Amino acid sequence: MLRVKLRNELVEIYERLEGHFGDLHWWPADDPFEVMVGAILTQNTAWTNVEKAIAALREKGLLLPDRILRIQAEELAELIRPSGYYHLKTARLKAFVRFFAECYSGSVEEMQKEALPVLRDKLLGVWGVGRETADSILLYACEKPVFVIDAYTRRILLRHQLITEKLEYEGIQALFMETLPHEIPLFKQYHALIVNTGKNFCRKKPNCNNCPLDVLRKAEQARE
DNA sequence: CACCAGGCAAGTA
DNA sequence: TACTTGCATGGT
Repeated sequence: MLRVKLRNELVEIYERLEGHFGDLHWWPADDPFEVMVGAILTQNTAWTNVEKAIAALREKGLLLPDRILRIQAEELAELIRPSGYYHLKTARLKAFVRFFAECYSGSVEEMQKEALPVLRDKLLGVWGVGRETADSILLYACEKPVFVIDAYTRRILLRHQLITEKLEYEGIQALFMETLPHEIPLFKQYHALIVNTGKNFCRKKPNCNNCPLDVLRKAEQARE
């Protein structure tokens, strides 16, 4: 049972960010496979670093399942080095693509035929794929209605005291999914808005009263 | 120089 | 279950 106030807050946050930033057209990638690769490479890493790695892979024509499977680990590691944790991510990329090739013949269309809960469980079963990575792949590569939670989502809700420290991934996800209509473009855009502005929210718990949402609210009031 | 970034899995108690 | 730690580059 969700408090009405909390639901209103979540909608209000969306409208405020949406009104200011407009449509962000996310995820930044040319095709679904690139989304999957990016989802793994961006784990705890700044996207600017991931871009360098993706560019290096694209340069060599490696943004294809077969190419990732066949390339030597050492060579792949060198190419994705800018994205950090590069030995670890080399193993994770290969593990994921092996799964993608074996279960779905490297076809996103095949993957999409799977029911959402089943596919989510299978993704979580792949070594190196956790909840955020799985949900990012589900939403942005497979067009499934799942809300993606990340560090910024948590930070924003904590900052505005809409959740407490102990509420974690599935709990936070449920807040959004029980509040919002399950529309894929909405889920994509809301998460995009959060990531777009998330780093500007202070990480201190006390009210700074100067975070992006506060600034936007003040601007709205001044306009009246 | 310290701190941070679109996590995750393995180890410990 | 609840915490801690390793993994690493590039930007501020």
